[in-house]
Amino acid sequence: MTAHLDTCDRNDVYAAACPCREMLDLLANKWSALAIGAMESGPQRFGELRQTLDGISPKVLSATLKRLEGAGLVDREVFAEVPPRVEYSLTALGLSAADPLAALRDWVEDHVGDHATGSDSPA
Amino acid sequence: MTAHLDTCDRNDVYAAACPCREMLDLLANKWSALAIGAMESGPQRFGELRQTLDGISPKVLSATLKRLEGAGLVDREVFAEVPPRVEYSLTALGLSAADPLAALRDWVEDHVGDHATGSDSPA
DNA sequence: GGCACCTGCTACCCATCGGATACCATCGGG
DNA sequence: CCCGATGGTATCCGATGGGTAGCAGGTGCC
Repeated sequence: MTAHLDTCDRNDVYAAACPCREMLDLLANKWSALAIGAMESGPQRFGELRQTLDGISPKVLSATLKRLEGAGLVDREVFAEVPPRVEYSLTALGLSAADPLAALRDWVEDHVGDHATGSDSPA
Repeated sequence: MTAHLDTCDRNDVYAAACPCREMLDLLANKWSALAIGAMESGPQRFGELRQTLDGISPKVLSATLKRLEGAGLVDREVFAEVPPRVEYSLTALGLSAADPLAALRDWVEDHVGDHATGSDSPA
C-alpha cells in the first residue's frame, strides 16, 4: 500500500533516491515551468499551448504534458467532437505548483540582463 | 539569429528569442536549483558540492558551475595551495535567485507524494 | 465522388546532453 | 617510488530533447 520510500522519510530533494528528485526534475524544466504558467489562466488547447510556448515542437509539448499529467499536475480532457478538441488544465496540485514557478519566471524576467560582472554588455 | 535581441524589450520568458529563455533554461534545472541552494549557506568546495548534490557526476557538476558562473550567479575562487582548493559561492545575483529556487524545492518536498489521483499502481 | 483541410498527436531520425568511469596533475609523506 | 588527497578533464555511451513528416478521423468544398 504505502510506497517503499524507506530511503526518503522526510522528502529531501538532495537525496538522490528520493522521489521528489523526479518531481524536481519535472518541474525544474523550461517547458514545464512555461506550460504550467500558461495554464494558470484556464484550460488550454494543444494548439494554444503550442503558440504560447513559443518555439516548442509538438512532440516535446506532448511529452511534457504527458509527464505533467502523469505527475498529477495537469488534467487532460478529450472532447469527442470534430475537429477533435483536447483541453489541458491544471489540477489543484498543479495550481499550487504554479506559484513557485511563477516566482521563478518572474525572477528571470526581472533579473535577466543584470549580470554586472564587469564586462558590461550594451544593455 | 540571436544577435540582436531587441525583440524582447520587456523580458518575456514566453518569447523564444528572449535572452531570459536561456536564463530560465539555466535556472529551471535540477542541478542548478540544488547547487544554488547548497551555496546559500556559504562558499562550498567542489568536493562538498559533489557530496551535497547526491548523485551528480564531476563532469556535470563542473559544467553546471561553469554555466552558473558564466551567468554571473556564482563566483569561483581558486586558492593556489596544495592540495588545490577551489571555492564556489553565490554572487549577489545568485543569492537573489536562491529565493524562488528555495520556494520551488520547498514546494516539491511538501507536495511530492500527494498525487491522490486514485491511480497509485506502481505499474 | 474525391480531395484538400483542420486538429491533435505519433514515428522516425539526429544532435545534444546527461552521466559513469578513467585518468591527469601537483605535492607531501611514508 | 608509490600513495593519498583535491579538482577537475577526457572519453565513451545511453537517454533525451528536438525537428520534420506523416497519420487518423471527419467534414466542407468543388
